[in-house]
Amino acid sequence: MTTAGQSSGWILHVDLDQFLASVELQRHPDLVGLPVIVGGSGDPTEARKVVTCASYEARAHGVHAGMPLRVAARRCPDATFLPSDPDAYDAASERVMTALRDLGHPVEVWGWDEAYIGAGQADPFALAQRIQDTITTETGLTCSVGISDNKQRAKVATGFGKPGGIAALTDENWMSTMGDRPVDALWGVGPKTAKKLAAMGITTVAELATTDAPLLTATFGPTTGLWILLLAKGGGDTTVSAAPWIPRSRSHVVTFAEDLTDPADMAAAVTDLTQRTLAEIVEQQRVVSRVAVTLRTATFHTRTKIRTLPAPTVDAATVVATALALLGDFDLDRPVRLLGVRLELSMPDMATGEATVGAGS
DNA sequence: TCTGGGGTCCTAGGACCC
DNA sequence: TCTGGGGTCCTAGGACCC
Repeated sequence: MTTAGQSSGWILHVDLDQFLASVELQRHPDLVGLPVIVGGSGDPTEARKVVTCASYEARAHGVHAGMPLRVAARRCPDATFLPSDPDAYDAASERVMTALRDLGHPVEVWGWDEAYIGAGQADPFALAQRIQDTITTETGLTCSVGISDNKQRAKVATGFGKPGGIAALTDENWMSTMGDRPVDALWGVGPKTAKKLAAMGITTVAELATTDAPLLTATFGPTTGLWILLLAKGGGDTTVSAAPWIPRSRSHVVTFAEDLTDPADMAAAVTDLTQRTLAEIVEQQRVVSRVAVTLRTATFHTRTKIRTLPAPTVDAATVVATALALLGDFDLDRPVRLLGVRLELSMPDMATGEATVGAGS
């Protein structure tokens, strides 16, 4: 059950509109109202780079996040392409979250551009309006707000408010609004689950909501089966925790502009990825417990190998050697498109606040 | 003009121990 | 010589999200 967090009353989901593009427009006011595409180094001819965020004007041309920059340039040749600037987005996000916290309600940050607010018994529409006013006043950005009594339903509600609006989904209007929609309109049901459900004859939210639980648990397992049934009924996670998130892992991947064929180049890349990632987690005073290496071939065959360290450590020689050993477990005789390193972190001991570093003494 | 990067959580199955 | 289960740890892979 929940220990930190509030579990009754209204939950508001706040989603910044076209966040990265909006931050860029603040620095380039001459581009307001024009198609803007953020991604890669800002060069639309760059191979193997994709759109991170497109302004609404660019979206009107069919451009969306995840699309290769070269495709975006073809669909929207008049767009302005800008390089991604994570530091600027971090700073803007921090200003937004600070403004939200100043409203006096618990704020659970959910990535750069989203947050949940535990509203308790406060008037949710008045609070939503106040959130929008505050964010605009304090940061110049706009947001949409979804209102419900759990996170998943509030998140779905936000979709009905975009851009810049407020929408609510409750027991009163849930099934009339969502019942006829496809199951993947639920936050947490993706294409794979939708396909499995379709094979069972279940395509809409209403159909899923009236499916017998044993049928779902038999196919999806006890946890997932009951979870998607709950989602279809409009349920979800009812807690909002203001406690800082403790990351479980940190990773970096690199897609090479041209495939690697020389194992020495692969080893160099893995070494670099590992050292960079380790430096970041050491800076955050965290400790590595497991090391994972991911390899994607030119044919997009993707596999991960993972190893638990004998004891949690921040020793670079140990971590790099482990990553290289994992790389060596792959057949390296095919061209490699992507390499990645993920470091899984020891969770701090809540009782002492200290990281677990194995058998001490 | 083939298909980015950074995350979290769940499940299955084998090894091993009691 | 054959036979039990329970519990935990580990790796691999799947699915989903922004």
